[in-house]
Amino acid sequence: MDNLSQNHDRLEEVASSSDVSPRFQQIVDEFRQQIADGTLAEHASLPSERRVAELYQISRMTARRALDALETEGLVYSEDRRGRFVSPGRVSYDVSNMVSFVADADTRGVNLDIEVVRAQREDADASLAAHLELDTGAPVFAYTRVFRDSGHPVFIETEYVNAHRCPGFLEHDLRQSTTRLLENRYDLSARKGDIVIRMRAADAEETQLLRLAKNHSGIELKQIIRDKAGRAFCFGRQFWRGESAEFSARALVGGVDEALGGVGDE
Amino acid sequence: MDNLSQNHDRLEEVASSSDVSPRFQQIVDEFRQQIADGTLAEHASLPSERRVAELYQISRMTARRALDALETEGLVYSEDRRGRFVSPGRVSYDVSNMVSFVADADTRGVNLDIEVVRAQREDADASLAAHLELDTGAPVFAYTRVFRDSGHPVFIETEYVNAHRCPGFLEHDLRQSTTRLLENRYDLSARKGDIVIRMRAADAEETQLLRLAKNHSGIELKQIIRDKAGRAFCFGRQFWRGESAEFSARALVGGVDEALGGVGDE
DNA sequence: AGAAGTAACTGGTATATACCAGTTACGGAG
DNA sequence: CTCCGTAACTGGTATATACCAGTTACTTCT
Repeated sequence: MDNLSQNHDRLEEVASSSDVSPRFQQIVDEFRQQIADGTLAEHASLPSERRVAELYQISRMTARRALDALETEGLVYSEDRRGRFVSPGRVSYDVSNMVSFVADADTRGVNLDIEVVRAQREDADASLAAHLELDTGAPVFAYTRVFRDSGHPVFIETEYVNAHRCPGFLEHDLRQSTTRLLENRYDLSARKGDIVIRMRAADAEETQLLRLAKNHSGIELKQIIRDKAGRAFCFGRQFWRGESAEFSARALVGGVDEALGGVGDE
Repeated sequence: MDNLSQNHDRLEEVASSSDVSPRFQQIVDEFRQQIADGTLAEHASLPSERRVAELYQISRMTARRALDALETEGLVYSEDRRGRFVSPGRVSYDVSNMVSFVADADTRGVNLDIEVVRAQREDADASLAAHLELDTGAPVFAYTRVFRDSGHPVFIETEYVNAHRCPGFLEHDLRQSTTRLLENRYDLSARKGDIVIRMRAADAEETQLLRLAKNHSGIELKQIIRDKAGRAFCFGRQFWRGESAEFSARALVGGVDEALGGVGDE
């Protein structure tokens, strides 16, 4: 009874000052500010849901809404039953310049570690076969890797290479630049790439490996890599934590191919 | 008392079958399926929160969680106090090929309408001046436009053009391709572009104009447009509904500039 | 027929509560 | 000193409830 009337009072108080933003939004704003000005540094832990509720005199569910919002914005990441932490800054990826991401990261001093999640021989399905310009059912090597920066997951990548053109590929250590590997061991040097970037929700595996919250979105980047002759030899699909990356590109009138005078295919 | 014990029973039931996914997730999956197979067509309305709760015998808050998740995924959009609807498919944007987006949309038969939200003369701040290779405080024309496909908002764009190079620019009708306008009236033809793509949360204006949910994320695309001589004359910032677009690009070893033999600047 | 008013919607905000399942820190037993 | 168990955390799921503020559709009055 006492709780109920207190509740009532608070609701009316909010209603009377109707032009202010919702309570949970104010808390989002406060944390956003603290993250922006460095009061909360990268990977610093945020107070728990119950603690936030206590601090701001709100219910736990409202505190949760505020913290969830910060997570949706990408300012914060959570680890299940461990707490919430400030997301680190973005890494930049130049999609127009076909350099090995791994090699480039080394140059920039990014502490990149790679975990091989899966590596196996597969038969290409219709879609993959089309991308790699093979017949459906043709053998490919498929491998999935998680890329982390100082332990923090950044993106997950699955690549498919034409098995006929790189025999024994999976016997190499895949915790390195496959661009280099393909070039040095199989004389397959990347020359051109077709890339598609889109935002979408993570699937179950991506959610787990990138330690994302349920139903979270990120950026998918698909690319087909071609050699000098314009033949596709590798198809890759990356899924990035949305807040962790930015992609730069160069545009030309008429497109890249036309500007080059039709060096490649298509 | 009766409610409480019923509640108790249900919780234990869930706990006993601990390997199943959460109830709200099951409902997300059901709707996702219905959207994928076309049972729910584009722009079709979903049942209300209270209706979903009733249908699936869950509380309204749980129903809300499921529907919110669908919205975060981009499968569904909501209009405040009107209902939730199935999001339309993506439009594709080739960032490597510097064609007018408006002209390209016309070709593809997209029913694009443009609303001019704001158009004014401004003094360039330090950041903008750097992008346009001007002095801080130099005059620019700034205009913001919302692009809609058959009434549904797709992205919002703010462009800044060097005022000295296009006098009287704002007196033209901006509900058309500005690429064409700059080319035909001011002899400023785009030749090269530097582009950055990233995922981020929408700000207040973007949220309102794109009819997004609070704290929703989308894709930001910034580009600097240069003429034949490599001089920047336009800076643009677009914010796309994440689920509404995909961006394609072409990559080359050594990057676009080097492949061209250093035609442009930098 | 048209305007005005209202009742039945819709989603948005907020609280209070309960229990589940992993994680972490601390203290005692060996 | 290490090992192990427990207690005190953490976030995750779910319910029930209340009120607010726009939208929509129907009904009634002019």
